[in-house]
Amino acid sequence: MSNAVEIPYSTTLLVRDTCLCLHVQRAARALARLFDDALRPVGLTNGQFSLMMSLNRPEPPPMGPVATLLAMDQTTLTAALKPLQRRGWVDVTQNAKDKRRRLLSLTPTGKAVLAAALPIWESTHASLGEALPGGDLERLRRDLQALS
Amino acid sequence: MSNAVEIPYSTTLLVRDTCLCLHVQRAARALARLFDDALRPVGLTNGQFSLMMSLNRPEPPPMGPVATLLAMDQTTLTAALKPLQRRGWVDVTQNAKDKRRRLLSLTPTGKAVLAAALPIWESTHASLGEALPGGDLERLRRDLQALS
DNA sequence: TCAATTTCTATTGATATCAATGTAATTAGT
DNA sequence: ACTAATTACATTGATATCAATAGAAATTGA
Repeated sequence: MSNAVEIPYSTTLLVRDTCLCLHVQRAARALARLFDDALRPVGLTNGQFSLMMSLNRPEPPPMGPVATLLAMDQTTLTAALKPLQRRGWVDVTQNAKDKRRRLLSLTPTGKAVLAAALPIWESTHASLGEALPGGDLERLRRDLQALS
Repeated sequence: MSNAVEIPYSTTLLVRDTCLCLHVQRAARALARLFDDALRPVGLTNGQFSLMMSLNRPEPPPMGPVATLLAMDQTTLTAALKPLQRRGWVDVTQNAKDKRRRLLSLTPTGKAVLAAALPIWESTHASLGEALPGGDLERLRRDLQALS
């Protein structure tokens, strides 16, 4: 005859206030919406912008390192590439030296889209600086990097 | 006869290093995996844990405020509740006073699951403190809150 | 060389996320 | 009371996310 297992409301409030995972997820959703809204005119989401920007390199990278850079699962990257390929913004080709590898590159159209998105990113990102006091931005980035 | 639109590689590196949206998404994915792994034995994801914890209140809340608290779209909350209802961990009932509203509450089983998850959350969250120096945690939370 | 292992990516299934849209219930204005 | 506007939520369609699994290619060990 045990009572039902109950967590006190005070514990709930403590978890809500302190849980870093929750705070990061919340911020992630809020920032995603902010950048998604801003980038919508050029047809990109925040994730697609970050992905395409990471492909703007002298040498087309394979998938593994890109997934690591974005801290995402490799299967997520595979899926994320699909709509970009379909629109002709990203090319996925096989590496002749190692046929397991796919080389990811921006098409000319993709580069143009990315170039159109850049000023939007700049202004949106600048507006964030106003939400946070001065040097806090750099500090916040370091803290976040320590977590991923 | 214009050249193809190109963004210099140096700009790419700058965006990668400074984009707060990217850094937050990266940290969000990394923390999600960390908590998902830890909570897997009790059958919860980090998001489900946060959602259920937010429902542990004296009075069952309607959906709107919960969505706001979690900084998620209301349609996302509707979808997130589905698997929890199916497992019998969350009850969704109609408010008699205002039939538009749904009242969200944990079932006894749901409360037991949440209670089982709590020590896992505590130890996982404590391990985060080691990744970040002491007061940095509190500071980081404040910075994240300013963004959402 | 050949088998075992490792590396790199794709597929499947489940959940997460949001925009656009629709619907029912309530409230406000008259 | 009746219409118009608002509020609260659900549905649909597209993309995002990851675990589990599978497959193909390269590497290693004998």
